[in-house]
Amino acid sequence: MEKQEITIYDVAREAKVSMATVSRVVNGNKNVRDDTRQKVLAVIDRLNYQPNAVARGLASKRTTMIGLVVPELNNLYFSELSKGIDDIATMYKYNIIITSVDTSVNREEDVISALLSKQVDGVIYMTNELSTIARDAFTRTRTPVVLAGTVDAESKLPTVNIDYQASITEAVELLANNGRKKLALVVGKEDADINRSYRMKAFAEATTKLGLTDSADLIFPNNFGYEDGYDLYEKIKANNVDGMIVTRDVTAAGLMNAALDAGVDVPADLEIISANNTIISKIVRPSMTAIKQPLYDIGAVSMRMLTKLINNEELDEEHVTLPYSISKRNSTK
Amino acid sequence: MEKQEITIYDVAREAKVSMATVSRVVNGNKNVRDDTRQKVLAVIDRLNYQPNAVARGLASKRTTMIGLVVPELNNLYFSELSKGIDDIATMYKYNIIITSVDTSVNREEDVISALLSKQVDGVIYMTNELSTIARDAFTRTRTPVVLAGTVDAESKLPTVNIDYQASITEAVELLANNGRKKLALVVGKEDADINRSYRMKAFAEATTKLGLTDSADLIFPNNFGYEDGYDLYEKIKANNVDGMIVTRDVTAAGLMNAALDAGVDVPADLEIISANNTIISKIVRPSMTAIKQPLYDIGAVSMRMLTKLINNEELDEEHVTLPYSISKRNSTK
DNA sequence: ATGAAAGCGCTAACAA
DNA sequence: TTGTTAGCGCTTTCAT
Repeated sequence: MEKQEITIYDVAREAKVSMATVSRVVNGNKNVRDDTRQKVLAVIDRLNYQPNAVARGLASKRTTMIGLVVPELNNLYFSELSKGIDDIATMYKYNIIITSVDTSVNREEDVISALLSKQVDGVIYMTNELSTIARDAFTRTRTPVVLAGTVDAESKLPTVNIDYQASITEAVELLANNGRKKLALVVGKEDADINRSYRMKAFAEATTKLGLTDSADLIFPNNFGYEDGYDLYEKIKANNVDGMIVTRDVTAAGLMNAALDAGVDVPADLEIISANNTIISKIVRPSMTAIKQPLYDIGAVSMRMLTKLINNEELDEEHVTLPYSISKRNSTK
Repeated sequence: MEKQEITIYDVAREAKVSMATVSRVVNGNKNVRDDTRQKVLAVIDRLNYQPNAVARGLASKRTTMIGLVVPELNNLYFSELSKGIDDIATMYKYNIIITSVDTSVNREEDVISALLSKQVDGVIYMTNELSTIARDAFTRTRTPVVLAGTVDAESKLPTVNIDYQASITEAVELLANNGRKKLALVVGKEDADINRSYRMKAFAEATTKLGLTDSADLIFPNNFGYEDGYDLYEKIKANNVDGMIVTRDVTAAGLMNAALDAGVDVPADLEIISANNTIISKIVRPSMTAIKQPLYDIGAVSMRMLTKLINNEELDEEHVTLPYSISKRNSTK
């Protein structure tokens, strides 16, 4: 099963130089006479030589690979984040090993240690509030880690986020200003919803502060997909809710469609705000008001931070908070 | 920057055995006495030893990593495929290096050679009709390659697909049976739309065969996102189209919303079929009739095939064609 | 069943 | 500027 035919040794022989010189040429080292460089380059080209990144990784202790941990693959929220990471990673010539922790097949612990054993140069973790397992693993390793869209009060890891609490507070205020009296917060599963507890806390506080005391407890957890949202509407209706904030866009779409199917007028009788502004918010009718997170930027900034950490450069800020906004569309007045 | 503290050598010393024995234990080799195994395992546990996958890869020529090439990251179509791949890969303990070729930043050639230089054990390619560059690279390498959702008439690479031509033909017939007279096909960019030319061919043939000769040329290319679809509606209207097939779901949603905003009755005046049945087809109102591809299965089967190729096992079929269906919803009669 | 030793293909001192 | 020579941490014959 030899995959590697041509090695640095072959090139050296053919070009009548040492391996070291070939290595220098390949790595762009300046200390090579120009005609030597040309000669080596010609041989490399002729033999179609490709350096073996594994051998290189072993010798140099740098793999030019970074690990990316996401909760789900088929979710536009993480896709958008990933795209930001990918673009910057490409710019810096890093490859991305992506691992999801959404299947019961893989335990988070195994996933992380597999990543670390592969000697990735860094890890970007964007799987919700940091689990104990992950926190322990990241504390133990010397591999740099950045948390993207993931708050963790207990660890010192660098983070890139928006102000989740403020965004929920603002959404609550928006609904209250529109005269809504009975609000609800619909969130996802504990292990698959970014910063769920921060949002829940903000919701309870903001509603209480605004005197909507019977809203403070109206938090519906464990809603995942479109169907979950659709089915949940029964309960929303039973509670006479007239305004809600839904963390996941597909769930929000399910709730809205259920309401529409039940003959409810959105936004006249029920206002909805999604906490994730993916394309879905724009596509649905009525289009949905949503908290617009700079997902791409969160990814890009995280990756940029990681490159600095990898190169032992100083970080301007350990914890970056990016601005969010609320895109007002037609599911609110 | 030492990342690896504990090596196999440390374990060997502490357990008073040779490296070879530790290696055997780690790799589950049978030729180890049971008490030796226990002893080694205890030390491994105590020292928290993690084998260095890079060193292992260099020595064994297997990296337990596979490469995945996709055109875009933030597209539910590929997300769903990726999920199928990921689940099977996890099962077989492979990690996935994912690379997109959607940015102008990265040339396909570089992306592929970066992947191969990383000594991945195999590659799954799902970027549309195989480019010349990719075909050449894959012909040259010994690394196994599987094409997922990608037809290529010229190469001998294993593939997993649905019958794209038949699916379009069936969609055309559905619209024709509903009495539609002027059909259109809306496709994406050449390099970002799976098997575009097969679909175009099938569309032209099917419409001609059904006597809808002025539909045969009504193919609108280069439509990418939601806005593209929305803006394209002008032309659709100008051509008096009364039924259309749109390869990308977001584009279909854009077209439909534009039609609705223009006061058109969907499906009474205009019927729409999406060629990608992602969650978006279900969410939009009216919900959209869509060609339902077994995306998850295409991914899973591809990955399973790849594991066989990696292990030099016989393939049952070189070219797998999975069944599709048309999910009838409310954008057709 | 266990150990010794030779690589895997490359980088990085250190010499020259 | 170039070459020599140790490794990097592991797997894998080949002995024993």
